[in-house]
Amino acid sequence: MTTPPRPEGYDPRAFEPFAVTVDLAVLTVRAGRLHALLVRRGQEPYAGAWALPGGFVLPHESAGTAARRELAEETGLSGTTVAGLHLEQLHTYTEPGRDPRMRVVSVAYTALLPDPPEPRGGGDAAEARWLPHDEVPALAFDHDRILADARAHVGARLEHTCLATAFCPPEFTLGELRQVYETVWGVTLDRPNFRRKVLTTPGFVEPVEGPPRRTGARGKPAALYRAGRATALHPPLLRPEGRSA
Amino acid sequence: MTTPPRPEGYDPRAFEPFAVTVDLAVLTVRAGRLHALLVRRGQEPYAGAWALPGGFVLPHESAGTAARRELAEETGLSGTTVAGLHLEQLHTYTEPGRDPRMRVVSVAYTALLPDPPEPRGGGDAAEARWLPHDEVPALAFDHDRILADARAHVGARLEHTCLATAFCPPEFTLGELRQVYETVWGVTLDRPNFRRKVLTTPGFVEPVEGPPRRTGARGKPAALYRAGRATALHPPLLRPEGRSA
DNA sequence: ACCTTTTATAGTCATACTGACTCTTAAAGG
DNA sequence: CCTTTAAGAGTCAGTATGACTATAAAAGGT
Repeated sequence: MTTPPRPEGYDPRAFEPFAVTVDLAVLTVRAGRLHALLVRRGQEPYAGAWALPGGFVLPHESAGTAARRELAEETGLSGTTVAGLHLEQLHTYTEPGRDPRMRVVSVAYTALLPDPPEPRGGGDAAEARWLPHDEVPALAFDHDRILADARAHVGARLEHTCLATAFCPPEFTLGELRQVYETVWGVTLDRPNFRRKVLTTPGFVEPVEGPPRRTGARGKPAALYRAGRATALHPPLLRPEGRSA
Repeated sequence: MTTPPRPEGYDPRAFEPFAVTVDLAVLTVRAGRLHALLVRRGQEPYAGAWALPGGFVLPHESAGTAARRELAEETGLSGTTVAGLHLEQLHTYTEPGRDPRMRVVSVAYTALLPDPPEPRGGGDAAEARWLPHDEVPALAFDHDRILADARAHVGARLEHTCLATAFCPPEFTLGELRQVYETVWGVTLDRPNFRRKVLTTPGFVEPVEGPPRRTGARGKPAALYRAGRATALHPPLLRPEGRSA
């Protein structure tokens, strides 16, 4: 916060109160397609419409804490699982009128999950589901824009960070990792070149000892890797053709 | 905003109200040093301490609008000048207890100015000044952290965007542009290589016709350029040695 | 007028990184 | 045993960059 001292009076109660909420753009890669976690609203306004999960920030918690709490409630993931997830503050949406009922400021977060279970629907009565990103209908409030911003943000972050591993299970193949990039960016990458880039970046992934996973899939079985200690990519892994941020 | 429908009751007034403010990390390059715009607080808490300029978001305005309004008030720049400035939302700070008086959520912005006039002190009684970034004392609230985040953010943005021109006047030399990078990153760059990179990036800068500026400075007079139409840098201009975001 | 200092601008060269390829290996399925 | 599929190894050329050298054009002092 803060205000420069303001002779006319520093009295927050003189202002109409603001509500503060968090909205979550929770993304996952499932079957080679980008999916977003959405909930169906049960109340006006936008009753029956899909929306991003989210909720009020409680008086004693930070927005980040609220985001993790809401995420756990919506997905049914355990608290310890949610505690380890990568959550990133995206943007704060403050337009007056974005909620017809009152003045609401929303702090949006992105979260990335490896292919997760169907959400339990949370404690809320409303339906919660993963929807393929390109089949998402018009959402309530300004959530279309938030989801679009989240996708752009994640796409840009993939270029400069090791974030892609957050979409993968603890042990994964380079093919799975490559599919994360291909799915989020909507492109196809050259397999050998991708492999070379990932393996020559120190700390991006580290090999897992032991036999490859038996999948019953067609070709030569792929070696397993887990995420390394690096968080940034130098030099970056730029998308082809691509404009970035 | 939004909340999933919540049987226990959707009544924002049931919660303690939040105040919403904006804080501004306004940076400039002056005499080869990075400076930040700071104001001195006149009231408790932190009376007499330096803080970032900022203030309440009014009921009818967005946070971005509030940030521009506060910036105009603090710097004395004209409304049209401020309207053209590059303002970027940085992060939103929501920790309970960050303001001892009440629950305050603050949306922080970064703004970049070409070497500006001394601030007028604004409508507020408090003193306002540019302080060299490395001489900034401990600030009120969590403003130390905000300013540090702002500097890190701007440094990272310089690598991937044409943002550096926002620190320069409408017409500038490549030496001035290079000094922006050197100042923000705290490094020295090879002059010919910097020149090559900037000039071969389409749309970064465009030459200004006419004679060079007569400065009375020592060496060969430098050609003038203005900002081009590009906003992103491909490939990026990575800082030497450098870890980035 | 001359020489020195300073900064802009032009070029060179080796290396790193990337994109586009080809080729081999190891599995599954008929 | 042959085909299909995907992993993994390797080649080659073009681009971008870092390090460096050389020239040009100004100011200041002697």
